[in-house]
Amino acid sequence: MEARSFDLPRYLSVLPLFNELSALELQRISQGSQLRRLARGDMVFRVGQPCAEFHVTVMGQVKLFAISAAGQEKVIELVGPGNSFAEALMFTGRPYIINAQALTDTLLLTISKDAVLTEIGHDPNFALRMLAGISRRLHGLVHDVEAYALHSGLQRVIGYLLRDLDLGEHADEGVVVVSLPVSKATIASRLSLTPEYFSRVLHELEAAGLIEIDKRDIRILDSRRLAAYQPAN
Amino acid sequence: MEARSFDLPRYLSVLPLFNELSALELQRISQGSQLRRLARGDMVFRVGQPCAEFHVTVMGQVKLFAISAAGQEKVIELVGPGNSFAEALMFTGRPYIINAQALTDTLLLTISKDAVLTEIGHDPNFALRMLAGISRRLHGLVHDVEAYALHSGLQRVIGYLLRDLDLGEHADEGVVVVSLPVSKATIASRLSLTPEYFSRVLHELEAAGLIEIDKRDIRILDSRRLAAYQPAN
DNA sequence: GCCGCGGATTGATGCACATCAAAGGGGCCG
DNA sequence: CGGCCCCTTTGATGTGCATCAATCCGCGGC
Repeated sequence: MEARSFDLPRYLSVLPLFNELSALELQRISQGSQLRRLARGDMVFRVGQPCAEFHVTVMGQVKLFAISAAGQEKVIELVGPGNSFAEALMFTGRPYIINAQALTDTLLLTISKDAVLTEIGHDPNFALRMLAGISRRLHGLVHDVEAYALHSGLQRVIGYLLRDLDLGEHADEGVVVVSLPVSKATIASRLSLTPEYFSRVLHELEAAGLIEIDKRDIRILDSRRLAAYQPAN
Repeated sequence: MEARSFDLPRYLSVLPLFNELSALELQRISQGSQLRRLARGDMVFRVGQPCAEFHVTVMGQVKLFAISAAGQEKVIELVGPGNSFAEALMFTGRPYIINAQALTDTLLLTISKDAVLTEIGHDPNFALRMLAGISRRLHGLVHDVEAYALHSGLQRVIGYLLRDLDLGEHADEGVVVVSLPVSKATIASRLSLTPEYFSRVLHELEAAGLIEIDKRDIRILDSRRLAAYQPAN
């Protein structure tokens, strides 16, 4: 498991962003990439640092967060395996505006801005995939802003639990288990709640017979009823 | 002032996004563009409609907003002259996720997705400018999320009033006037406040001798002191 | 001049959530 | 097996902001 022995082009080719590139192109991108091992708690970057690359989480969890003048922290995004972050920073030419920190031991792929710019120059389709990726992120943020402004804390928790269930016509797959990827306090911050209130909401849902809480595993007993839930009084 | 007589290429060339294109390229883009006149209250697009273009406000004001199940409205962005919107939608291939409505009589430039895709295929630098534009928007949203989560309503109002003042070393330009581009209720929604509370905050700042309110003109008497303001108790 | 109307203000009250404080696990190390 | 630490839970209390309800103001129409 030596970092230097990793096959970078192979790693890259698995990512949606790069999966249509030729071997030669992957080779070129690899030149500008590096694999980094981070221990839990290590910072990936901090507000104000110059930005000349973007990152992909290969293994582990990374949190993107802001800190207020008073020292309070707000988690903006959690990034798990296979997902990239900080692409948008590259294209504005400005320093990082948020912080990124590894929440667990993490394997990170860091790809230089130069390699990306070169590839955009060679391949318009690559530029389009880059645009699509950043656009999706922007939509996610718009969705978050909507949720913060228009949904109650309880609704945001329910939305989080159901986020990747489709709730299609026949979503009666019985019980589904959602595993929280990080601590409850971190999820709470992601949802703009305090840990205390997040806990209370979760236990209210459990008391209502909608979920069961087992450490970081949340068993969703009836997703349909959960989606429609509103407190008794 | 007939719409059909407008010189589209000239209009386009004024925009940062297009200002380095050749006459031929401007001509091409113009083919896929149209100028639209909207009366106050007209919808530009609605949630769920397919998206095959993006838009530039030439004159007037457009609001981008979401609506909750309960009918409550949240203004996500206000778009004034010279600014574009909905570029990101184009690249995801999904329907509109928010609504856009003209707040005043508005002149709108609508540019087709096809024209943009063609131009990206021809000119990597155009793709880069597109990326930079979307990235800036994304940063704006990150900034908003930070503000909603970490700043009080009063701080958000102050932040809004000071948003385009630089507050550099010598920002003592005496009095500065900020003109609200739209109604106070709309600004309030943009800041995630009720009109009532927005009004109270504004009048608290006036009582503290920091600003003067004259209809939609807010005279900032001392920007430095305003930036540092916190309520007495 | 007066009416009507949309936007703004002002006051009284209520609630969703934060804050403060303390206690309860569970896992790991010695 | 015992102690410590981190995460979580639970309870009591506080508050920033929303809500509800008038009233007010400026402006255009007739």
